[in-house]
Amino acid sequence: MAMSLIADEEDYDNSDSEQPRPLNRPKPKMGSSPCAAPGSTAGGMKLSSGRGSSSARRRRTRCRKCEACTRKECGECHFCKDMKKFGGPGRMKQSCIMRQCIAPVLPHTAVCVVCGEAGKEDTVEGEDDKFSMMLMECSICSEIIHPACLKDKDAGGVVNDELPNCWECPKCNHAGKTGKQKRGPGFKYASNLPGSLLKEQRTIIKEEPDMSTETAAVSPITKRKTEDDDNPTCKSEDAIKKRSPKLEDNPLRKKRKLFEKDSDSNSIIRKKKKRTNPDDLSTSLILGHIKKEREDDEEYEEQNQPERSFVPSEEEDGDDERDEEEEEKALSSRKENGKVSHKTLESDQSQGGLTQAGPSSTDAQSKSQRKAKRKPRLPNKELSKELSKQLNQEIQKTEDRLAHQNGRTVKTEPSSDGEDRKPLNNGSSHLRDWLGPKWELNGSLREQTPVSLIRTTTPAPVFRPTPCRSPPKCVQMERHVIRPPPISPPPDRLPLDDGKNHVLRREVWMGVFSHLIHKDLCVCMSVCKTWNRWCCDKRLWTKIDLNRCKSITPLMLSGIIRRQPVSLDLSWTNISKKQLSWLINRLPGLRVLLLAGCSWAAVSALCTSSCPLLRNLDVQWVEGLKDNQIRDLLSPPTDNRPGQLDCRSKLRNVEDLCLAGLDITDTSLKLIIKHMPLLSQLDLSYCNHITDHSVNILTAAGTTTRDSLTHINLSVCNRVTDLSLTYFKRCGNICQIDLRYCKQVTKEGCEQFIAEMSVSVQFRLMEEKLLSKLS
DNA sequence: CCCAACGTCGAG
DNA sequence: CTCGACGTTGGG
Repeated sequence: MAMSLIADEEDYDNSDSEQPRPLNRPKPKMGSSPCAAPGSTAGGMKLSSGRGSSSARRRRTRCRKCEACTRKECGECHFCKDMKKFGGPGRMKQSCIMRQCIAPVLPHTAVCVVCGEAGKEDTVEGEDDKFSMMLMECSICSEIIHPACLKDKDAGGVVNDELPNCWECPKCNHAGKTGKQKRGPGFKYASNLPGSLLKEQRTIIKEEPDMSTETAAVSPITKRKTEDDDNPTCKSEDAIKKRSPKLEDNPLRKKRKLFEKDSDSNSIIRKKKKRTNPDDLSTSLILGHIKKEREDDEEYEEQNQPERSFVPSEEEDGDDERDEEEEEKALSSRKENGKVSHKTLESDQSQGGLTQAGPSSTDAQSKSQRKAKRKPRLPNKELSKELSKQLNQEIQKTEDRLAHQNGRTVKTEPSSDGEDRKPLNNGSSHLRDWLGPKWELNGSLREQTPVSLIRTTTPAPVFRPTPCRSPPKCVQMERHVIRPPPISPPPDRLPLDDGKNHVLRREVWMGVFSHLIHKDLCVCMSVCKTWNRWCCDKRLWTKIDLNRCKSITPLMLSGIIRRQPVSLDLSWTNISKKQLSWLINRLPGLRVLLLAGCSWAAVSALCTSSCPLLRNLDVQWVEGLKDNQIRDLLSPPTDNRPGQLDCRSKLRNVEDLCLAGLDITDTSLKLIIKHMPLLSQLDLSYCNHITDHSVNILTAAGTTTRDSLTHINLSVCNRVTDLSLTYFKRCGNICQIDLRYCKQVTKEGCEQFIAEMSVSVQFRLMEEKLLSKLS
């Protein structure tokens, strides 16, 4: 044991267990606990003889390189608001949620428990050599060691891709300790985040109790739950090894089995995980399911065939397509029904939440999926599972990539115990459903043009498809950092089976991918690891359309975050405020946000979230959105704390605003004029309270809108008359005035407008009462 | 030394 | 169970 380690032990002992901790606080909270401080496990170690071989855990620290680390503090999140620099009390001492490190690293002071030296991967060439010389921290015993310093080099370790320099060391692994006991160290991610979104896992645990026994397969939170449950009964050794139940939710998202051989300089070989106990069995079975992230890109068939032998069930490949169809049928019928039973919806979200919690849950996914296959089908659930599975594979692969970027140079065991049992395109069709072209709800109207609307006499009630109100109460947000999408992910060329690379370079492929619609991209993502990486490039996902997707699951949310779209359409969905808030806070580059037909409760998330780049906001037909709500939306931050001096509206950069179908009055328009100086396109169609006076206000001298407005839609505003046209003459940049179906606007009025404007600008009637400037 | 913030506890 | 609080670690 290294001296530093011993010193650590003493330190911890002193602080944690042997001496009363000096406390200012009324309650000696931490002093009473051996697990109080990070790293205090060494204290625990001394307390427990069973932990003799374990090391003090080193607190991890930011990598300082990832996208999150390089961000600035948002100044608006919970933790930022706590910071002294933002005028808060500074008690919480947490990192900005936008800056939660993606890949926290071992501190520079970390050294090998055997040789006492730091990581030396920089001193050697070659991936395997690098691996053997880098420090690896065991997620079970916390020992930090150079793999090269291991005595028994034949023993296998399981690399945890979730964190750099993290594995289950051969000792622990060999002893049959499973990752379920520990989460990876340093995985605090967002643990203090308020408003987590993922409550559903509990539901799923209850619904599918067997999942809680699939230790390696459950999501972090599921696992946490599992472990918590296990805690009282687990053996003392394990209990001691665990620093605390809360620490234990390691999403063992993926395991890579490693084996080192003295005789082989490329010492890591691929080997199946042995099944020594039921746990292992299930683990490996499940691992088999998720093992799509292979080091080598492989043919579609190759991925599927080996795993078939593992399919214990009556499931056959031939069924999959049929199943898929069934699901789609079910899906469409569900859509037609326009509602989903609450229970089903919840289970949908449970599933989503479960999987969203982390790639490891893919295992659970697969399992539950398998299980579900044997049961009468629950289409919605199935759908969600498929979605989850698919997405998690993507996520997993993304994480792989990140792991590699972090210098992990470990070979992957290719799906040791067989691979995913389902054909790869199974499930992608569902992704298609939500990531692809919008779900159409019985051909319902999304059109904003009055042409489709005009046929109804009472547009609003008729047009508003009934989005699922009251989203499941248990919607809980993920507590994990959702990793950003890869940018130009390696490799540069597609590796082929023969060890060579495909002749085409990544950018060529990207050019091809860029022509695919999202559903096809999803299919591509299931082809091989490399394609998966490439296809997750956010350049391919600038626009994500979930219009009319009835149930927004946490899984979808994480999928969105990973793709960092510039444009997001959540119209007519049942997204909740919490979900939307969570999303917005994680999409700093969002420019287009469509929330038509959502509830005001959800849209109100915009009041507290920051989206400084937002250019295009669509809140048409949002129920309950009236003047007061517009005020809330546009009001600048109310606090005057340091760092919050910006008194401008959060929506100050909006250029295109759609307020169709809202009961807003001139009060709202005044606010808009005041707070949206860049507004150029304004849609007020179907706003029955809009009058000539409103137009007068919009075009009055001294208003910004007078000059900024280029497009105005007042169609089906029955209180607007020809008088408005005279007001529009003041607008220097107006290009289009839509007065279609305004009963009080006359053709003559329009013609007069054209005539009078012709001195400076040529307008023409594109349609009756639709005035457009000739370019 | 200071600041940032990890990882944990425990009140509610 | 959630989330505020905070001792202590890690970087500079």
